[in-house]
Amino acid sequence: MRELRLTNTLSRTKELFVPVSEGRVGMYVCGPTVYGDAHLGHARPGVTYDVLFKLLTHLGYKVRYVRNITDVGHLEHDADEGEDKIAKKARLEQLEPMEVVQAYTLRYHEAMRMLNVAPPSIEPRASGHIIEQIEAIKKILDAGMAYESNGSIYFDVAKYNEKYHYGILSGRTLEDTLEGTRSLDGQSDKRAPYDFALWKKAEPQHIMRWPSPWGDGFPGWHLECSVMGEKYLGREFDIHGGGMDLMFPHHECEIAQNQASRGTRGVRYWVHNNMITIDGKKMGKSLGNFITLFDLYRKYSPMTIRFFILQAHYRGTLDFSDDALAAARKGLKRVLQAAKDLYAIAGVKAPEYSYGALPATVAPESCTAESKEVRTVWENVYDALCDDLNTPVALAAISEAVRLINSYKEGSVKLTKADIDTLVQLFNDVVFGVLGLCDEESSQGGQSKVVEGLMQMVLEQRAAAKAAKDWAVSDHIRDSLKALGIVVKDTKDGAEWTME
RNA sequence: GGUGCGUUGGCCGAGUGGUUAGGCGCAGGUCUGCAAAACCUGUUACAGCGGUUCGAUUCCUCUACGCACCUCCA
Repeated sequence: MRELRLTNTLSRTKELFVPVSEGRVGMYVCGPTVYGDAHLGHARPGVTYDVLFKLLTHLGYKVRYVRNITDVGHLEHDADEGEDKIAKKARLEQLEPMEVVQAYTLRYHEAMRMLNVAPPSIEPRASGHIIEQIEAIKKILDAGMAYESNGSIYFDVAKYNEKYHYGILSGRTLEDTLEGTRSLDGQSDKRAPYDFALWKKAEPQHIMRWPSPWGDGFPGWHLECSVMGEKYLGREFDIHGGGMDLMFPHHECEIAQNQASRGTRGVRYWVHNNMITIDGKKMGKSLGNFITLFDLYRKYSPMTIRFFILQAHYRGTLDFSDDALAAARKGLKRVLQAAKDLYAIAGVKAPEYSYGALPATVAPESCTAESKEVRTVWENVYDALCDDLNTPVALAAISEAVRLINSYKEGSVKLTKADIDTLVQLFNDVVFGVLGLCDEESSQGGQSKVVEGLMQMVLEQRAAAKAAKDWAVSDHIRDSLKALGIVVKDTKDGAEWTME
């Protein structure tokens, strides 16, 4: 099996990936809080961890990928004082909170499906794990690292920090976390500002409530991920992913909860994707500068957005702009056209697009191509992907493959059957598999028979006009089709057409 | 104020102590009735000042600017 390196936020270095149990990977990723439509920012972790999931699978690991849905406990403004995001949306729309949850969960699934993000192996909901969360709180209380205050339970960070390091992930000390924090307003039930809620007492008007040993209430936001991670992946699992903005306090709290409740940090490799920015500023709910995926899909296809995300490394910020998206659209088109040509040259069928499909489970150990250039491309692609998921470098190598295919097509490069076979495999396994690109046009069930027949007829007429050197007619046909969004290209083997 | 990150050519965006990232755009060429596509060529950059080095965009100091987290945010 190929070696994979991942940047572990804990060490801030690239580490060789070694799973807890050989051949298997447990991966947990923080999913969305479903109180609104997913925006472009949500596409980043969606695509990033989809690629990681698919790469691990392709390398031969059996992967269990857990991505949660947060449907309770995520409060506004302040982790422990604001209104529950779901409850607020429900109040505003006069809906039962679970109606909000259901509606936006389905819409999230649709937004991800369009990006060809495969569904996770398990998608647990916070509200479905109240019992487990209560049990975890009991353990933390037993360990003496939490306290009850006015019907709520808080994590005792200072107590925890005596024995462990609170701030190990985000690289700060307990003192650091005090800097710049708001002063206690005296109303808080917390002993210290950095303490966080494990369980919150529900006020009488609060709809989302569950019974507990401490009275009716609801779980704190950070707890769900600790609990569901353990339930489905075990006391200690391999990879935990999420956005960099979740590093502190969310993931820091998770580590503390894990340590206090089960005696281990719980996670070996912490992986964090960076943010998408607009004009250099983070796209997010608070700034209100986000654009929802469904809105974006009206202008740019989901695959364009996927390609755009893949063109940057996941650890860096990625700036959104019309120019950048337009460039991604053209770059993607070039790759997909080459893919079509490649499959035609090889005389094999292009892989059928199917949502949730994973790449071949075992990556080829060595390259069987004969051409040095093809071998280099092949090596570069796998080296890049296994070097901390370097998709931009992998795409650069793919771009070289595209050049080879095009050059072969026009006869300026020679490739053997072994070379072609290697390229086909590379496109199957990596371009369409791991990177998860797909040809949206041809995946829409292809063109109808009627359109195919009509186009054939029209192009025959045009060919006849061309043969008679009647350029007026042939250009008129081409221009008319162009106006309809159909682009005709003359090649030495006759005319080709594509729908824009 | 604390912590951390960044500053690359017209745009997006990789990477490296000395050799082409890649995409998009632009210019020229080949091909073509024309166009499109494709191919070839060109467009050669690494914020500033010092330092280390035979040599730094790449390591170190400082400066400027920007960003993120420290409230919820993927």
